[in-house]
Amino acid sequence: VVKTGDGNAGRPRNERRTVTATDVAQAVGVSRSAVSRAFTPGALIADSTRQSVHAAAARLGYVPNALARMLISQRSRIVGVVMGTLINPFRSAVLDRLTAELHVAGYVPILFPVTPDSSVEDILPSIRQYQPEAVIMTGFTPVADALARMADSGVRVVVLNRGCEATVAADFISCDHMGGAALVAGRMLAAGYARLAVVGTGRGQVTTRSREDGFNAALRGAGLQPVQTVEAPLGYESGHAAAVRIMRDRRLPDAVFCLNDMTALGFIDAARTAYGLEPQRDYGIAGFDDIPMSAWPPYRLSSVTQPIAALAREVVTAIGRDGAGQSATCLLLPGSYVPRNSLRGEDAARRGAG
Amino acid sequence: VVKTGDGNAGRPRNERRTVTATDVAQAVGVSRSAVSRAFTPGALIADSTRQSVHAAAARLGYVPNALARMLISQRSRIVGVVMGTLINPFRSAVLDRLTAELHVAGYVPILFPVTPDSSVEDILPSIRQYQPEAVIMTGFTPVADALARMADSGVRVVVLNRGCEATVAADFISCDHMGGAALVAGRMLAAGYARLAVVGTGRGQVTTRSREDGFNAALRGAGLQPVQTVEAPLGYESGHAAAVRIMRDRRLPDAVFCLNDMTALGFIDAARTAYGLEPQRDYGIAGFDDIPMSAWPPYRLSSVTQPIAALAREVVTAIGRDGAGQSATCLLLPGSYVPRNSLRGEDAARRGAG
DNA sequence: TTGTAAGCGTTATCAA
DNA sequence: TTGATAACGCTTACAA
Repeated sequence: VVKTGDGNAGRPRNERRTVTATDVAQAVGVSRSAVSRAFTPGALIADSTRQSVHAAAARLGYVPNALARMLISQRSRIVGVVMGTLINPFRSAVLDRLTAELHVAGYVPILFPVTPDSSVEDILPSIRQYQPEAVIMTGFTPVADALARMADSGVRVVVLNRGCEATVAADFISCDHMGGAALVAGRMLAAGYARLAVVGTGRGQVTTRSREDGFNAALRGAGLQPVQTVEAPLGYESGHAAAVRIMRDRRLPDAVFCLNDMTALGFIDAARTAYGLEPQRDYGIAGFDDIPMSAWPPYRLSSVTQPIAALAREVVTAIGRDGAGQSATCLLLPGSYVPRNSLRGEDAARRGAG
Repeated sequence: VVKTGDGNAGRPRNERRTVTATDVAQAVGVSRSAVSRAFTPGALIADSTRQSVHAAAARLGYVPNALARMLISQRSRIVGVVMGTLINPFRSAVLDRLTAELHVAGYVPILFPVTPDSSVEDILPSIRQYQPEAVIMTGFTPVADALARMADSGVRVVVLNRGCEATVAADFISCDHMGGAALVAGRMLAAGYARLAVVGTGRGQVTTRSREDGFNAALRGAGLQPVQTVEAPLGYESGHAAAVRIMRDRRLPDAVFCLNDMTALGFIDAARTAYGLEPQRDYGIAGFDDIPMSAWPPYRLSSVTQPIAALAREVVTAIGRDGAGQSATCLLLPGSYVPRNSLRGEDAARRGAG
């Protein structure tokens, strides 16, 4: 029996009627199921049928309605990407890889921005409405409680670069921030620096804390501890301000570990502009993230590269893996230290262009 | 009659059954319609009913299924965002504003990355499957033909910062690149530069071409033309290479207009590193986009700010406006010249931090 | 290999 | 103000 509706209910009158599978079926003279099968990879259908259906579809401008498909098949292929602001180039790089990776895996990312004033609590329920197969959280600090509720509702939750909460049934995938920071500490110590400072400390993000912890732990291993610690949110402006604050102090450090590159860049600029201090020559400095700008000549900042591509790949793998979301999973991918010219003794060849 | 299905068809057995409106209705002792109304703002429903429905929904963990809602109501609130890579900080800034703005307007952005190897042609049909109310194209050069087909299928198309194709029924919203570039030319001329070069020319993007055209036109108005033109894709590396190429030439320019900031930054670094040339002191330079890095002390690059927030706002306004998508619409928002310290005579006060 | 028919979870319509 | 009922456009047993 052919549906009676005109397929145009509630639609602005100037829009053309939606072309449905039924239309194509009629045009070709087959059943609606045949049309469906023609668009289902690997379905049992005669080649000739598929071809004529495709031809008619192209002619009529038919495209399967993904919404209806999701509804009936109970598979949305939708992945909610909940993320903080993109001001930090590292964040954009992650989003870039992530969307690319999701796409090749056949997922559709839908974006939910987390701004300072829109709490995650508020957006999670609205995300659930879209029946995502998974939700990726990154670039902001998720509230454990919200995570748990999300996971409880049967949605797979993957947390990228936000530590590991063993109590929540989610996949936590992260760069090994502690290890990376330990690498930095090791290099600083090896280079003979002894009066070390840390910039960017604070209650902030888990990642940040891990870096600080890793750095301090490595120092402790050598019987040391930071001579100075500047509490501040991460970012260029913060680094700038931190430099000023540090220089005012009497107990000057001989090397500083900025908890991310943007902060380090701000630090370098302030130290140079206001005090004529050059990295490497006058003090050691290192960052974390290895953003493109760190390689630029005015900075040549040594840093820790996060394996962005691998992280992104692991995230979509985690989404695809079944049986997941049942218990907490943690995956730590190592970062690698990139020596440039911001620590004593380093002498990275200048590449032609940044 | 209550539906007979268990609401769990085809679902992995370990996932809990989906909670539907019917469940809530039963729990409260009202009809499914009542539940629907309880979640429809402005619907005709008794306050007491709404409250008990909400209470039951919260208890059972019910969230309306947006997919089903879209299907029946013929309004998806989905906006396809088709965009190129985010390597350029300007792009991320745009995406940031755009998603935020879409969100407050009640739209849901779904992201379609355009990579060099995935042509737009291929992704547009797959976008249509999701029944978007509109598609925003930005950060890549859309094929006019693909645009037209999209618009033809009844989807509103908004093109951000990609010129204006009067033949396509789409909304073109863009910064006034010609005007902005003319501003740059004017400043350079006023500063007494006469031997001007342009870097970043090429068949590339419409935006880029507009900038070049605007610059050249302004020069022509003064009876001049560029003494040199470097054809190159935009980007840091390109700017770097361009500097080297320009310096090799005998007819050296006294000022160069890089078609975007990233390119200018690369140029500055190369000129300084390889030739000891300082912007402003030894040559004039300006860019376009005003990315955050341009304000950093090593660069202090004069540039043209694009009104990102306004552009984003106009885009979602265009989406919401009805009757649109019927004919081509063009909107040009002016950019503004930001003098810093890269042209002779400029003396921007150094802000404390970047 | 194809067609029939039963849903998926919601909202729109109409009558009560 | 509420409830029954018919779509929305599709996939998928099951039967042919």
